[in-house]
Amino acid sequence: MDLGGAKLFKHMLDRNQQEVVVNRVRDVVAQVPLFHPVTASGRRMSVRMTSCGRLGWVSDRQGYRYETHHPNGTSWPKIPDEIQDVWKQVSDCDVVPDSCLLNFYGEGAKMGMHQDRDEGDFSFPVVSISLGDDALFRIGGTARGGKTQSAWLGSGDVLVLKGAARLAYHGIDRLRFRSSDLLKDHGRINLTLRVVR
DNA sequence: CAGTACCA
DNA sequence: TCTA
Repeated sequence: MDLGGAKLFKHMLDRNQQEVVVNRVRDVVAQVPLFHPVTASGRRMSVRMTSCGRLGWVSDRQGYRYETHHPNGTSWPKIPDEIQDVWKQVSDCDVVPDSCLLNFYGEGAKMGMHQDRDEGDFSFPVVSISLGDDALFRIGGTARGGKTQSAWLGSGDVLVLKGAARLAYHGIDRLRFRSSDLLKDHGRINLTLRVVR
């Protein structure tokens, strides 16, 4: 499925694969707890996040950037093999991802329209894995204010932002909370793999 | 502006 | 859905 240049692979992970990845995510979160990032303007984001890999994405009053450590000083755990396998399957490049951002969407959480532009080389794709509740994804062009397309992302779906879509504005408008029983307390996990350099 | 309140 |  093509979404303004973004490629959506529906049902790429089966239920068993999803459960394995969720268990790996639990291992990561046990080491580097989820936190509510704060934007540069001082607002708390509704999603909670943490990271694994060489670098993790961090936001606070200082701005957006990649860091080698969790805000609590712990270094990020390695990216689990089962997650890196998804990158290998869809990224179409031999480079290993530097970062896996782990976003958790609870009831009512959303993500405003934004570009992923904190990386040093936009020729590498961004690979996104959805787990748990369905989420309404929206993507536009490389400038704000243009036409957008929407699609529901379900558990096990994989989205690839590359080429013209690599710098496209995108976001999550809302969840269908409790639409999936993958996670005990519902909600959505989104994993995004990136080469940061 | 990885935000949200507010209005047409 | 758009504006600020």
